[in-house]
Amino acid sequence: MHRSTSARRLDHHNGLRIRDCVGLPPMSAPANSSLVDRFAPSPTGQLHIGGARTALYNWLVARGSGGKMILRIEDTDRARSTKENVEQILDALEWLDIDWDEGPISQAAADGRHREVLAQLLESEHAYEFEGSTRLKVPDEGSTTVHDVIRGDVTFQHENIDDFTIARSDGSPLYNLAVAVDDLDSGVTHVVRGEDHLSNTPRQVMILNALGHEPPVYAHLPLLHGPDGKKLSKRHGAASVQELREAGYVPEAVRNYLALLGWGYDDKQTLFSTEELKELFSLDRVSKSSAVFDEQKLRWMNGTYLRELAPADLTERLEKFTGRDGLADAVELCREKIQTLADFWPLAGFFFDGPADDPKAREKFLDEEGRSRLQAAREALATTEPFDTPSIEAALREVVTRLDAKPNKVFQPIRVAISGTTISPGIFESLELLGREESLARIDSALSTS
RNA sequence: GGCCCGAUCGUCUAAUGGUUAGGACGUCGGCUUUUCAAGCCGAAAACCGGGGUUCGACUCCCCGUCGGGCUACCA
Repeated sequence: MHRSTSARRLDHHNGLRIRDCVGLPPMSAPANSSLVDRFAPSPTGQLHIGGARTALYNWLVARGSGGKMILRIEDTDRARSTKENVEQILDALEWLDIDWDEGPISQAAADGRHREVLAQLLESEHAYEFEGSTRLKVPDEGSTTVHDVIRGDVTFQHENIDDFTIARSDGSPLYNLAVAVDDLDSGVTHVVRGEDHLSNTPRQVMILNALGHEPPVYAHLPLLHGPDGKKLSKRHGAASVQELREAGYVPEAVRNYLALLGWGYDDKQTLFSTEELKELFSLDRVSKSSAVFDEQKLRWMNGTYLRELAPADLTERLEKFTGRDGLADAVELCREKIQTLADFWPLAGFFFDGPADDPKAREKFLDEEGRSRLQAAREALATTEPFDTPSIEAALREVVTRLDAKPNKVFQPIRVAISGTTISPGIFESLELLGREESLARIDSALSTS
């Protein structure tokens, strides 16, 4: 029902010159149109950053190989699987511009099929009933090996695995059974998921074997941690895709950053367009060890993407983010200064909402001395013609020379008068954008109230 | 506790037996400069420890240490 459409809208804005440093021909993944992978989140709320990375890796593997990706919602736990929670996942994927070829499939909807397989397992005596529940028989001896493209072969001795429960006493199928059956029925060839699932994998392999099928290829991704080394969670700041969006990050930067959290290409490239990622990403280069989510680096990366956006595109995103319009001119003045969309308004809000209220700034720069310079600047600005950046700069620099002052002794009082704070875009450009009338009004106001 | 995975600068990573152990973020210093950024230049910063194997180990093996995951009739 909810079929994702072509997800490339944002890519043609991506004019990053990030290919410059690539010297070697890409080792693109071999075309493998028969590859099928899947992203199978359980709907527990907002999409976690770790989940987003898993989705991204699956997507890159599928898109880079000509294969397909299935989106399956693991909703057999009805209590958690609310419609809202499912929407959260879809919403996050859409924002990230990650699409899929099949689904979203409801795991719960396959309940009948799961029960059918359950009966089959009972019939073939691979499973048996125990206190009402159903368990899979695990041999006392021997072992099951999971073939993992990231970790190599991982072998589990059967003596360490008890006969495990595959269905509740009410007959409802449990996770390991449902997953194994769904992957099998969907023709999944590659299971790419978090390392926290590794211990479950031999169980799923045993179910598949009991059904007479070969298991898919596995790839267990290293987990994501917070700066304190603990599993990433809310208390580390932004932990979900939605929070990243609200913090002002753009999807192409998030994709680039997430791709690098647990994967590296070579010793020189850090910035990858999504097209490059599709082409270059490969599971065998995924790191084995857990990675720490570092928002500082994301901020830097986001800033580089923001500066590469076409002005009109940046403006559009900022207008959507702030809910305001008519931002184009202010965006032009701020584009070099912001790292996230959220950085914009604190820097440019004064153009639209009047000066901010920063008593300390006024105290420091609008003292008696500051006001006398401001008065001199005011007089120069009153007759500057035309009232544009070059003329304003010439006029104010003349004031600086005449007063024999340091430039910022003249400029800072003006800045505080018009913006209310000590930080703003270029002062000449800001005055021009504000216009003579508004500029003089704010300066007069500062002169009279200080 | 048991089973399993992992270990290179603070962080993300490169290196697949022979490198002055490379890059990026961050940090520090400088340049630029009207504030803040951005940009440019430069610096400091790592192979967890111990045994092997080898002419030679970050790379291979073993042990230890540390970190992490799993250990439900959750997913």
